[in-house]
Amino acid sequence: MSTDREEPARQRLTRAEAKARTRRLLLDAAARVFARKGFAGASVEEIAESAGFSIGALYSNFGGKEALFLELMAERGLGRVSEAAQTLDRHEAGTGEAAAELGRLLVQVADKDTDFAPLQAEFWLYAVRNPHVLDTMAAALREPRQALEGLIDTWLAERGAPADVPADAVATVVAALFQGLVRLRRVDPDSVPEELFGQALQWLFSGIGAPPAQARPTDQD
Amino acid sequence: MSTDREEPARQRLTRAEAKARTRRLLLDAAARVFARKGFAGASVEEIAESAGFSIGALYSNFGGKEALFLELMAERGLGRVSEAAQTLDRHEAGTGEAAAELGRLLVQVADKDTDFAPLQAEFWLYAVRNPHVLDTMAAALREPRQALEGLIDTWLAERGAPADVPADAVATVVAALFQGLVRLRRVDPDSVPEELFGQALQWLFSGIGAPPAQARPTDQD
DNA sequence: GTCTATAAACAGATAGAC
DNA sequence: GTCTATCTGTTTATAGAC
Repeated sequence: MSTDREEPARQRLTRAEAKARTRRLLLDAAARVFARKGFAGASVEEIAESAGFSIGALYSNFGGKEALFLELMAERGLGRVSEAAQTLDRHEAGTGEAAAELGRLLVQVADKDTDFAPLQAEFWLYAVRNPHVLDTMAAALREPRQALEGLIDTWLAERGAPADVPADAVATVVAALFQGLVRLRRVDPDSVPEELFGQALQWLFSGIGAPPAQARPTDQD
Repeated sequence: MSTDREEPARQRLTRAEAKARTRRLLLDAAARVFARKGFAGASVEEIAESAGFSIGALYSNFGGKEALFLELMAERGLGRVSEAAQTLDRHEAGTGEAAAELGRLLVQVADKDTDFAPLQAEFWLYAVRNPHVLDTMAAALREPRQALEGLIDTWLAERGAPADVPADAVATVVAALFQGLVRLRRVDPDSVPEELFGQALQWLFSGIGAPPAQARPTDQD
């Protein structure tokens, strides 16, 4: 009998697993190609070939180019904010160690994983151009940012910052700064040295802890 | 003789001026369409029609789609950094007024001129994907950033910051922060209130002026 | 200088073989 | 489940009329 209808796993790979593997390879290839050519500039043929499959396989696993892109976006659209949060969590605030670690994260995202930032930019552009997706992205972004916010809360308390400092605002500033630095570093590495992110955070948190250096204790109202 | 070969300006519009006008209209239309559809997603037909011309007019004025895009990039790729610098220049540092003005700039760029940020993102993506253009962009970016740097220098001196604070690093941080906030605001306006940019700058400059709130006077070495 | 018509290449998506 | 072949619409770019 050449039919092997109950073999638990001949070498590896059940039918469902094979399909899952194909999907995974296609998604990874899509991430590469979308990052390098952009959403509109990428062709399904190039994606399929880059994954080692044909166009047909792509269409049998995804609704089409747009569906593939959206699934990718849902999978890794969070922008690696959680990673940054973990990094921050692992070290004491304002330590040289934390700054060094932050610098490594910047280098990793800006220099090593060269597809990351362009892909995120594509996600952002797609969202901005498709209001429905924009809402989804806003919602998805809130979750990791709140994690960051929690960390910053602790951090601020440690530093004895005034209780009325809004941690969510600080979290937003930190996230925006990181994204901005990554992009600038891609264009002009010399202008964004490794230590700049950590340095900037030290400035920021010092400034939050202490009122303006030049007179004026309260600025509210 | 029906030839009017020396008429200074019949109503308006010499030949050269008419062509210049066409170029201008095409460039403006291109900015709109590239911002809304992306470089690859935009078609020369849509650009031409959006400007009120035909495809032929476009090709008679520009080498093609890419040449048009590059000319646009050279024209307005500086990213409005100079505007920010002027805004900062017009007011005292750390004033409520300056903060308010900065907020207005953020709103203007993020909410009002809705094509601006996406177009800049397209420029950045194109540069990242075309190394030759990337160098050009890095060079173009250095100029306005140095203007910002000069301002910050003065600002720091006013606040009595330590002389060893590198103004170019601060300028980079300010630029990165602004870009990051604009992009975040497009996705989730509630997370980036109008005052946040000014607020963040106040924190930042306070922190630069004063050493870390929690012990440790020098962190160097 | 701008327009209309068209050429030539290429895209996304589908149908049927295996 | 994946591949090959193909259909259909669209794209950039050009040639020639006006």
